[in-house]
Amino acid sequence: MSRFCKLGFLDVAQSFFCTMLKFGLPPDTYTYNILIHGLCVAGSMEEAIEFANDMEKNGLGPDVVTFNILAKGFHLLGLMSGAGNVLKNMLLKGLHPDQVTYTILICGHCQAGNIDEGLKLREEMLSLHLPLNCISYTALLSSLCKSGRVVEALNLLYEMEATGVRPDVVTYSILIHSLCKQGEVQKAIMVYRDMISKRIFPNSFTQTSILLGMCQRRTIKEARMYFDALTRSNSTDCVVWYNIMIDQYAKCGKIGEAVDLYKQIVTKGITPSTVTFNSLIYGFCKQRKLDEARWWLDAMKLYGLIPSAITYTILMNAFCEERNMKSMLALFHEMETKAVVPTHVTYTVIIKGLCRQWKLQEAVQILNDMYAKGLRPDQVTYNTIIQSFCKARNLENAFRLHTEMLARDLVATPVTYNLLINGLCVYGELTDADSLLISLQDRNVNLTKVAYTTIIKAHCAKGDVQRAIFYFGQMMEKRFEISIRDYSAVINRLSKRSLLTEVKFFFLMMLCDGIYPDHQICEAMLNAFHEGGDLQSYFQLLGKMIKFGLLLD
DNA sequence: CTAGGGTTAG
Repeated sequence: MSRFCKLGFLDVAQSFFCTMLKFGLPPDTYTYNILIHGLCVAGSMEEAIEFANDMEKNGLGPDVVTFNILAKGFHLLGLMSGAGNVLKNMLLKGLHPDQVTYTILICGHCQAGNIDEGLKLREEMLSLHLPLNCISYTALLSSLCKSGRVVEALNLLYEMEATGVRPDVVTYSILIHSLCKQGEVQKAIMVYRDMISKRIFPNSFTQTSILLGMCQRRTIKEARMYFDALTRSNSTDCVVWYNIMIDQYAKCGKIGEAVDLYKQIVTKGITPSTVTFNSLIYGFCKQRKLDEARWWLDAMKLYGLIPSAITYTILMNAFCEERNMKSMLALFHEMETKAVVPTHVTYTVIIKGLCRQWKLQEAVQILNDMYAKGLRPDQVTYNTIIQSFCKARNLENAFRLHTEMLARDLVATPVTYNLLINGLCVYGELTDADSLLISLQDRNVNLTKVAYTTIIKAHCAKGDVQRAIFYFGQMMEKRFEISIRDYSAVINRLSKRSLLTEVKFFFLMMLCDGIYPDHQICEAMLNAFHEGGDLQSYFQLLGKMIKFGLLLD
């Protein structure tokens, strides 16, 4: 019966079960649990609960495992309130939830994005003297990592060590992976060494994380060396390693290398996956070889692989970039006929295409359709339309969309604010841009350097140098890395307006900052000094240029 | 029979 359940033949399992009853063979709790598990996995919660109730009629109480199975069933359906009720029912029946029960609940809440609820359950376990085991810890740690809270994840690792819970290869692999993803390859290597010193040996998951880390921080050549070592020493090659390498080559434009690796996959008899093809298709799109990209989409079908929503979206985006709406929409319709369900990214690409044609109302219509289809637009979706409304000088609608995204519980990104500030600077009132930036600062909203450079440029162009200097100071205070491009943007604009004192001020600041001028920035200043009749400064600068070796022509 | 992990798109 267990086998029937696993194979998905639930009806067979059920009739088998009824036959047992008929022949007076009372099923035991174990048998019930197998059937209930099968039903839960298939999403038939109502039937599963019916069988659980039925157990009592046969004089069998559901046990902790039964309840755990039910809790997991609710969790799989995303019904965490149902899972919480299971816990309450257990307590009513006088059963004690165990580590598995709590781990299921922790996973459920964390995957629903409610990590703090998961952490609360950890507290609850500790207060019940139910110690967390390696799996419960790892579940929490994994969710913390996924949402970027790696420091807290590391603290959990220390807590495990302090309480004598031995982390295993899964725990370490997750940590190494997310440290690499954050670019902290050095720390990842430390954790890796720690793992080895405890005689826990890396498996293919750990090695995948290391390979990703090499791609992140090292050169592609070093990553390739590690990859070659991996594939040399492992008899069973992991297709994910090839996928990562192919993706790296595709992203940096080395599509020839990517195809070579694909050929290696085939000659070694490894089965490529959808991801393999997606990355290859991305690589051809990036080289603007859309015919070839399309050819690979058809080629994957020969392996019995069905192009996914991601496959189609990659190609659709490429057509969108080429401003070929017709081919983009043709692909979208092909998805429909092949019953490939578009994601929110697919619709975002369509919205981008519509925006490029200035069909902004249609873009907003698609946005609304997404909600009707049960898809959640994200920040990129909104940013795309907001940018176009700004460009169309329709700031009212741009801000309306910003309000809408907040009302939909989306946290606006720094990009959102850069777009709005730029919109106000270029197409609206500069004073409104000032108030927006100030109010964002007051509310401690996360901003990037671009917000500052945008408003600084605007004030320079309008000649309000005092304000430009004020924001420049703030930008430095916030410890943003200021580049020569940022100085150039200011100095060029001030030069154009012949604000010579201010030009000299920023130039001196730049030199103090340890940034060397380039030829272009000096030319702009020379022109300004010349036209403004400030010959002293003109010759002083010429002298500096000779010193810096910028007067070679 | 119940709990945790990797790669791709805007």
